[in-house]
Amino acid sequence: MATARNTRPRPPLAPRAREAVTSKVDDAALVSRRRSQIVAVAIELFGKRGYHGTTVRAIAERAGMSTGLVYQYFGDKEDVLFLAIVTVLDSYRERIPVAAGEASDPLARFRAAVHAYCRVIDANIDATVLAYRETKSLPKARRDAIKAREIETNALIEAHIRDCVAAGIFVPTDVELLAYQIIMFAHAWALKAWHFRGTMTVTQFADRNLALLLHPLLTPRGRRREA
Amino acid sequence: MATARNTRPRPPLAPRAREAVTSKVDDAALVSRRRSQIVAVAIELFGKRGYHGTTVRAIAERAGMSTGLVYQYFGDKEDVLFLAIVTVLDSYRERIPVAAGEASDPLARFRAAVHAYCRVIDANIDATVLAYRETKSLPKARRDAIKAREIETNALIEAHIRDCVAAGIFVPTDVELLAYQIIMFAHAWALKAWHFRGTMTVTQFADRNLALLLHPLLTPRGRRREA
Amino acid sequence: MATARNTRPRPPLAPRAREAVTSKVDDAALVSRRRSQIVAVAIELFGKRGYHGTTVRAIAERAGMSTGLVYQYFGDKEDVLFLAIVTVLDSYRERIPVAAGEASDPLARFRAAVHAYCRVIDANIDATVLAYRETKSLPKARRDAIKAREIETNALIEAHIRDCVAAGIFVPTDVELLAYQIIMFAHAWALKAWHFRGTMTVTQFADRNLALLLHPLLTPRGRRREA
Amino acid sequence: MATARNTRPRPPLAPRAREAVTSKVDDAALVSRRRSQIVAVAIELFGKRGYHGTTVRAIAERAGMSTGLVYQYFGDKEDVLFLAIVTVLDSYRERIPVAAGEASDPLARFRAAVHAYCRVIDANIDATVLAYRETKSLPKARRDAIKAREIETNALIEAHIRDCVAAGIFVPTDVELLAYQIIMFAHAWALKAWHFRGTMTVTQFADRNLALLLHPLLTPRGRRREA
DNA sequence: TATGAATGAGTCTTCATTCAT
DNA sequence: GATGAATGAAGACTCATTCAT
Repeated sequence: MATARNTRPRPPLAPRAREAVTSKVDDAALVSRRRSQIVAVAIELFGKRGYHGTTVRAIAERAGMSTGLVYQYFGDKEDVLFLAIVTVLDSYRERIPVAAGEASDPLARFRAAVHAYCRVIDANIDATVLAYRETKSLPKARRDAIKAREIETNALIEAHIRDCVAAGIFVPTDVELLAYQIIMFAHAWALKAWHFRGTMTVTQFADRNLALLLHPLLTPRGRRREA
Repeated sequence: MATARNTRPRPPLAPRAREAVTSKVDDAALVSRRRSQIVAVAIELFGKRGYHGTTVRAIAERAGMSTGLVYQYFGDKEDVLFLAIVTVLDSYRERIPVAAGEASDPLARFRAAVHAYCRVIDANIDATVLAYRETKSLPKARRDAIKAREIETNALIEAHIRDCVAAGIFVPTDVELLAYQIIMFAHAWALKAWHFRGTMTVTQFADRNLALLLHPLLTPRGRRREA
Repeated sequence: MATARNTRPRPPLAPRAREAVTSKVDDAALVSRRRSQIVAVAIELFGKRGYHGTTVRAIAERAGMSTGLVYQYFGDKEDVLFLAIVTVLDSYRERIPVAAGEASDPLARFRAAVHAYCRVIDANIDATVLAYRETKSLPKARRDAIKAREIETNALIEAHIRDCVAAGIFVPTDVELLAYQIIMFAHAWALKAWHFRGTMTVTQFADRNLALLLHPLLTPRGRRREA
Repeated sequence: MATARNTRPRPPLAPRAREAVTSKVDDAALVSRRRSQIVAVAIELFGKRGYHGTTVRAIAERAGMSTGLVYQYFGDKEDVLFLAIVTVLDSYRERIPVAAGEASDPLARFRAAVHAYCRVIDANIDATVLAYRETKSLPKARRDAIKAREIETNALIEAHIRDCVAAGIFVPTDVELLAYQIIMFAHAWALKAWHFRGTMTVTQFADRNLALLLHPLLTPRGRRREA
């Protein structure tokens, strides 16, 4: 079973997905540069005003190019959305291992990974919300490609949990759901930013949420009643 | 402090918000009937195709009326979205107390409330996703009205947690965040339906998630390391 | 030749025109009452917001009746416009002879008629502008009916001028154009209200304009040059 | 005081107003060309069918372009109306000095100016009526911009009158009102075209109207009665 | 007679996309 | 490769008019 220890950074983007977006330009380096330029702006604008609230014209203008040029590198507006979401998700997946790698024991690595995840989300709140808002605007094939990326990221968290279980730090547990609980509270930092921002920092947020999961909630009496 | 025990059903909707949507028709009963008709269709179509992917004409057609009639009962398309989201959120808030009211002790009521919440969401997956997707399409004042409703629903869960603490069933805990963890995993059932549906039932989902929160995760050795 | 002295009040409205507007109601008295009600409101609203800027709904509301009722007394919205304009023009034609009738000599009667005309216009500025703005919205037959009324009013002024000429007070002159000059400056009081209102009263306006027409403009030297 | 002699052609249009209409296209020459194209059609159609009776589609079609293109050069339909009216008024203001400039003495220049004004109006009857009909459809700020243009044109006529007074050709008189009488009879040629066209030419019309103003109307006896 | 809810044709306007330069 | 003017399909919204009650 692949553990977090074995999880090393992968090529930035699974080729299948990138290739699904076609370009009229051949020069690969140029394609890459232009797309990055466009996608960066798109993430910002889609995040702020939504997919439908953002015009291709606005993206091109902000990127300092003509509208027509966008269509040299993307088949249509939806392609831009797809690559924008994929780029966001990939940036998450890439930064978690880096942060976790620095710690020494499984629990510390687990905590580092969760904190890293929360911090990436904090730095990209609009982008995170974007993925939630607009993924459904995409056709099934592309939604699936996005789900695949989500699963990859989840697997990183799951691996850390398994490592902790294997190390005897966690009792055997519902790994998949626990990973989802962690991911969901991390996302909550973005989805409910209006509620949390201002009341605490991301670090505090991550700590308090982890505390809830790691420490027993039931009193001895409560445990009896459970049974 | 208002506890769950004191929480009784409230008038279905704070008047301020509903009244913010103006109608050209006077007959209150008719307004109510027509709006329900329209909102029901809107929730379905917005949920399925998104706000921008749904035309007013499509709503009217599916509701068996003319386009013009929609505008007799709503100022504009955005009004329909607002009432649709509000209606969804209100249906959540209303059903929780009913389900919880039937149980006898605080822990059972807490569990009942969480299960009820998950079940409402399960019955309205598209609608739940809708609230996440499209709230940002609304102007600030209306987003605030929606947040206010979310907070009211959260308060119901929080009250049950507090009752459990007061009854000595839960150790004193981070009530607000715990409530959010519960709400987020419940929402995850809708937001990540593609992942969970088919692998288990809502009831199992609720139980397994509750188990993660209620039972100790750390082993004695893990607890030592935490300190 | 018909002189102003012979000009007596006529039936309020030439029958041909009124009858052109059909009603679904038989009771003549009721038809008359309802139409007056509606036309009064229409003159006000059309005058203020223009024909296209005024909805039938707005007219009905202001008149304290249902939209449907308007259509019991008028074939369509254009009928209302037609009767509104006709009513305005008729009110002009009716009031001039009354005012002029009180004076004793031709010049005084002429002056009284012009002043009366200016005063009626002053009291109905919006309505006067309305006739200018919206007559062209009507089909030719109705425009002709309106022109006929205008000509009737012009004839009143012309008759007074002819009386003055006949009495040796005016030199033989271009009666028709003089009448038009008078009518146009009177209309200017309404058409250019933004310019004149506030700088003088209607009475002063009429007097100063009449002075321009009655007193020689050219100096003896100017007269030589003219020749 | 600026006299007619000093009145030289000005830049075709006060920049403030033209610039108030925004374009999505940058190329100034193209903007100017397209706008002229559109405005020319608009003056024709608005003049014939009225503002509300003319669709943007109809304008675009007649101008040989797509509907969307109109919106590249105008913010909305009202912008087109505004520029149409302004264009008409400016064409008046521009042609008067040219015509007047050719004559040698003040009285001849005055006559030439009035004749020129009448001729411009004759050549643009629909457009002249348009300004009367639709100015009220514009918001106050724009109505004010239009009034300012009217005043500028009036000033041209007034200057000629003052020159005649200064030259001892006219007795000191009510310059402002006299200018308005001239302008109003000139406009009458358009507003009452149904009445005048066919009975005389514009030149005759101008001459006969001027005669009324320049020659004494009252007989000696009439003058005594006036006193 | 009177009501006013319902209709739906018609308009303005936006914007993704293309293509001549 | 890059530009941005031009296209035109599509959608929100209005409002004169009808008709069942």
